[in-house]
Amino acid sequence: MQIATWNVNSLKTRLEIVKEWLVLNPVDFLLLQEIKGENEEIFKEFEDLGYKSYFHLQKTYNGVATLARGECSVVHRGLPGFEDLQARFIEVECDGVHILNGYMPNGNPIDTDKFTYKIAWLNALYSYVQGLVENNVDFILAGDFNIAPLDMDVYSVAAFANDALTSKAARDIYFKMLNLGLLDALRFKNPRVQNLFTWWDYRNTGFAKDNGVRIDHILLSPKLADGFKDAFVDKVPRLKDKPSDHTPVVCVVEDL
DNA sequence: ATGGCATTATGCTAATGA
Repeated sequence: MQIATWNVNSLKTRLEIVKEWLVLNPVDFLLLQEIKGENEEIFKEFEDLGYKSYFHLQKTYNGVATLARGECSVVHRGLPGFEDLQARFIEVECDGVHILNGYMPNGNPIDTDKFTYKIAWLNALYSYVQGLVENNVDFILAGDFNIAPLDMDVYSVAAFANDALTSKAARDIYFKMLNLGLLDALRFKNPRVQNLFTWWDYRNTGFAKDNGVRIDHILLSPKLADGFKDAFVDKVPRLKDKPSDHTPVVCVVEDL
C-alpha cells in the first residue's frame, strides 16, 4: 500500500501538477491539504485517473481531501470532540484501515489566540488518536502538521526561534503521540539525516537555498508500522512552474 | 525583516500562511 500527503496551497491552481503527479505516482491514497475552495466539481478530474474523492471543504481557506483508489466510507468530517469552524480534518475507512488526513493549525504568532487554537487542536487530536490506539484501530495519520519535530527539521534554528512550528508545546504533543506507538515514517527511514524538508518559502529563493522545514508527516499506527517498507520526499513537483510551497511525502507499507 | 511571495475573494486591499 502506498500513501502520500501533499499540501497543495489551492487545488484549483495546482490541479494540473497534481494530476500529472498522480499519473506518475499511482498511490493508493493521496491526502491533500489547503484545497482553498468549495468547488466539488474539481474532483471529477480525478475520476478519470481512477480515484474517488472524499473531502471536507470551506471557502477561501483550509480544506482537506483524500483521494483513494478503493471504495472508502467517511468516518469523520472535522476532528472528533473539537468544535471547529475551520475544515482541517477528514477520516475515511478503507478495507479496515482508517486514513486520517489533517491540516493542523499554523499557530503563528505564538502570543496570540492562533497559538492557543493550535495547541487546543493538537490536544484534541492526541486524545482522539489515543482512543484509536487503545481500541487497536489500524490507522495512518498524515498531513501538514505545522510542527518541525526536531531542530534538525528546520534549516535555521535561529530563524525559527519563537515560532509556532518549533514551539515546545507543539513538539511535546507530537512526541507524546509517537509515544503511543506511532511511527514517523520519513524520519524512521532517514534517521539523523538533515535537510529532510517538505516545505520551502516562496520568498528569497528559499528552495534554491534549501531553506526548508520538515512539517508534513506520515504516522503509522503500531501494527502498520510493523509493515513499514519505505518513505521519501518527492521534490520533483516543487521544481515546476507555479509550485505549491510544500512537496509530497510518500510512504510504502505492507498491506494488512 | 511590520521584509521577501502566493492565494482567495459580495476583490483592486486585506487576510492568511510558515
